[in-house]
Amino acid sequence: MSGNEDTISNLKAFGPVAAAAKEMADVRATLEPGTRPPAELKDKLNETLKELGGVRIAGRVATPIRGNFVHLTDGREKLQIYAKKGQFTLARNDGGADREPETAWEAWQILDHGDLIGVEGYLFVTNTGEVSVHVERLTFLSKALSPMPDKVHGIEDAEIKQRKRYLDLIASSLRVEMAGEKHELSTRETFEVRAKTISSIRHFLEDNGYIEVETPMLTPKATGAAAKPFKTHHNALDIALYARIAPELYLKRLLVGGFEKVYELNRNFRNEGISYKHNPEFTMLEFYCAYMNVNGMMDFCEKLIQKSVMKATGGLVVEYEGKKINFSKFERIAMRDAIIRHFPERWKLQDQDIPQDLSDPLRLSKFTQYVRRVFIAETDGSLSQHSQSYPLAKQRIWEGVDKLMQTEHESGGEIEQLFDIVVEPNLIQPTFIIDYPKSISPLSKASPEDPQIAERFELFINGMEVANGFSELNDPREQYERFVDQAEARERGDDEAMVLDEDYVRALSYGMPPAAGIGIGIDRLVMLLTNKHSIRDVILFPHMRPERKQEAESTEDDE
RNA sequence: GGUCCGAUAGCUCAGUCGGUAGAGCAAAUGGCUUUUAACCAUUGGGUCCCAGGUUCGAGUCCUGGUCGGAUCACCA
Repeated sequence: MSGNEDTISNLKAFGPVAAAAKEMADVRATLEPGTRPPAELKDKLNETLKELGGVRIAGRVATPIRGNFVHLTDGREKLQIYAKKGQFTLARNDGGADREPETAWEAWQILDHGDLIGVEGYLFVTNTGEVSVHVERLTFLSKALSPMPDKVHGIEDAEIKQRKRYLDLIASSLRVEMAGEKHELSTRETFEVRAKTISSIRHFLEDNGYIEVETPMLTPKATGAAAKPFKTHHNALDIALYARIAPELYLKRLLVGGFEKVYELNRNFRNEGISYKHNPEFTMLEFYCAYMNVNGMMDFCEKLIQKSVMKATGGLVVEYEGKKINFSKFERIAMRDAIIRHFPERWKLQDQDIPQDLSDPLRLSKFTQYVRRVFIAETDGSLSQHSQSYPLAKQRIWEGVDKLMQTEHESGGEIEQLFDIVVEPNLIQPTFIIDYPKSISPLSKASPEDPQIAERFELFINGMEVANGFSELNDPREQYERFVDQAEARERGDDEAMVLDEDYVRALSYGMPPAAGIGIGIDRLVMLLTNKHSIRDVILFPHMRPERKQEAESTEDDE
């Protein structure tokens, strides 16, 4: 074996082979079920295939051995092979002369569903019109001791699919589709869409002059985002290290150093909950462009995502959970306007629930908690107890939210909470939310028109945050002050407030060009493109609780 | 962490009122040998997730636990 054998997929895609298969398929489509294609066509195609000469392929036996015919799979595509008693030999493992056809036939008969074999032979079309390989030489490659999964149902148990991804992939390659069945992406195809999405993003960035870099995964400070890190220890240096929660501050150091367009597409780690949209490690694209602002970044982000959607799915409209998501136009709306738009008038609040003084953190917090209760009550159907209250006009909400926006420091978090409750689940079509409160955007430049607003946006699709970008704050003194604010928030018990990075501030003091940057959650984007409802379906080996029995045994053994 | 749902053969699943553990696929043996998921016959295959309890008797009822899924809270 040289590694240069044809793969089944390549062989099937090879011009003359694909053409023959298509010609036969076209004719077969016109036939009554059960009838065979005309022999003249078969003979004609066989002439063509004969001229191609010998083929040499390998793969997994995709169906139980029954008779002379069996399908091989390379994980993506299947190809039928035909072995006739007396017409093929068996290769020996020691490289000696082939075994007799009699022995080869015995070997053929004891092959199992799932075994890996190689065959040499020639292509032909069967009487029923399927392009196949007539085997002249069989090589036994590897044994499958464990039985193969059900060829009709595959593996249905999500836990087994995720824990034994290899088995899930095998199942998806062996699966036989029933006639008339609606085609859903197989596991293999899902990860091919993922790969296409990522490679199209890399191409797009590189075509636009971006250079890919790799910054530290293990960092002395977990900063650049609001999240809890994984902590580890470096023995030789005797220091704590943290798995990075974001590469942002490193990438911006590179802006300082003169990389004007730079990106990193790699893993981030966050020591937080696991859910259908959260995995402890996830893939994030971050890129930065000097001399660009937030608006330019939104334009570019829209094009980038459209391009990758196009490459991965072939269109701009994607069906997700029965909804059509249209990527051809991304709406832009300010956070406060979104809150007003999505705050339905039927949700009534009592006057006493509206704090008069919204700069008082305690009252603010009560206000948002009240709103939360009302919204939760709405979703679980117990709203009636709230519904006879005084009406609160949109104007009143506006005033409340506007006051929130005007209030320094603490209020940003409250507005965001309000936004999360009221707006986020409703953002199904791609929507840029703009004009974020400055206090929750410590790395973002403030708007020249309104000092309380950050030049920041987040992109939401199907109620999920997919991207987060802004005009980068490049004033070292202001950055230092924002870090200090975060440190104060930390003192007050907000353990997700951002950690001060002195060296980053020092880097800024050398002058960072005005720039825009963005982070795009690749896993979530892939979920949307593959119609998967769990992040674990788009990550090959998602994190799961250890299997209890194995854990008990292995920890005993390891100690 | 809260709530709801689930776990039966290698895989997909039935299992009635608490009364001998079932089917299809897969596997083994034989037949067939140009078939299109499933040809014919025969055979083997079970810690019914775990531990208690109720009962003459538990896959089934009760309690606790494990694992998973959905959902809520935190996070991207």
